[in-house]
Amino acid sequence: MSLGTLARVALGELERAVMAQLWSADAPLTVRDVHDRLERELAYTTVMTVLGRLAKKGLVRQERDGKAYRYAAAASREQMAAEVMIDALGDVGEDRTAALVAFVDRVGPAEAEALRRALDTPAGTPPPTPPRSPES
Amino acid sequence: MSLGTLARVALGELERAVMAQLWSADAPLTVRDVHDRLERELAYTTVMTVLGRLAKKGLVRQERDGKAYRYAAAASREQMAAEVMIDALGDVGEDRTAALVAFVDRVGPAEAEALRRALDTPAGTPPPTPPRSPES
DNA sequence: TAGTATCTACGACGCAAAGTAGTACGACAT
DNA sequence: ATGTCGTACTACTTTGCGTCGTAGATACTA
Repeated sequence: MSLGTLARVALGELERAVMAQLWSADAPLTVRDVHDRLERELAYTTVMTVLGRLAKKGLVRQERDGKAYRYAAAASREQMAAEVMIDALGDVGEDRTAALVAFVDRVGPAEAEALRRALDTPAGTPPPTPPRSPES
Repeated sequence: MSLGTLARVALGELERAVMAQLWSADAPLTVRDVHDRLERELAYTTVMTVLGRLAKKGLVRQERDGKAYRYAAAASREQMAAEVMIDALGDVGEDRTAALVAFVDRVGPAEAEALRRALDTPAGTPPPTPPRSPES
């Protein structure tokens, strides 16, 4: 079913640009914030529409702040990527092994190492990367 | 960039159903074959159109067989899944590690085992799964 | 108080992809 | 000649996304 999910998750150009802004920000942004940070010359309402659509898709959380809204990505970029990967894997019927072999085959050495480490790390261990505030 | 690629690769409902037929067949199929195997009541030409579009996208190979064409998936389901996974991983900027950790965290125990084995298997080793004809 | 600046809520338009199918036309067998 | 079968082309419809405009509520300000 994952490709179907993928289709639903597949974002357009602008939608991805907006997500990128939300991800690179360290706090929820207003429509204006996003609008100002985007390079392109867009109408304010365009950004608003996109943010609204992303919220409807559940990719973005909308929280009231006075008269305006603030928007934040619902999941980290890494989490979303992982989800897409899981979905793709789920698409393969029984033989996930073959898919994983093909995957590992194509992954670079650095990623292979990261994978090894991840596999040897008991689940729930906080990543030793930059200090993150507790994820959702 | 992968989400963009995904968007391009993201298939529609019918397109996926057709791919599923091609994958589950052990030999290239004609339009009529695919048409007959699909549950839904579709016009013959509908299936032909879809197959043509898939061929144009490079997901399906078209080979002449007398006056008709035979169609086969360009890549195995597993290869396509792996590609999608790689793409998703590529979308994450620097910190692929975090994505991989999240991925491994969500993957089941059987898949984790398969991953471990895949990582310990020198690249290029033929999968010990069902005997496959040499892939493209 | 009148005016201006902000926001959100909706509706709209154009374009491209995907679902669906009809028509035209060549090759073949009856 | 007349169906049958297959391809090539064209076309209509729905849906998603990029892009805005307008309307209406609020709030700040001269």
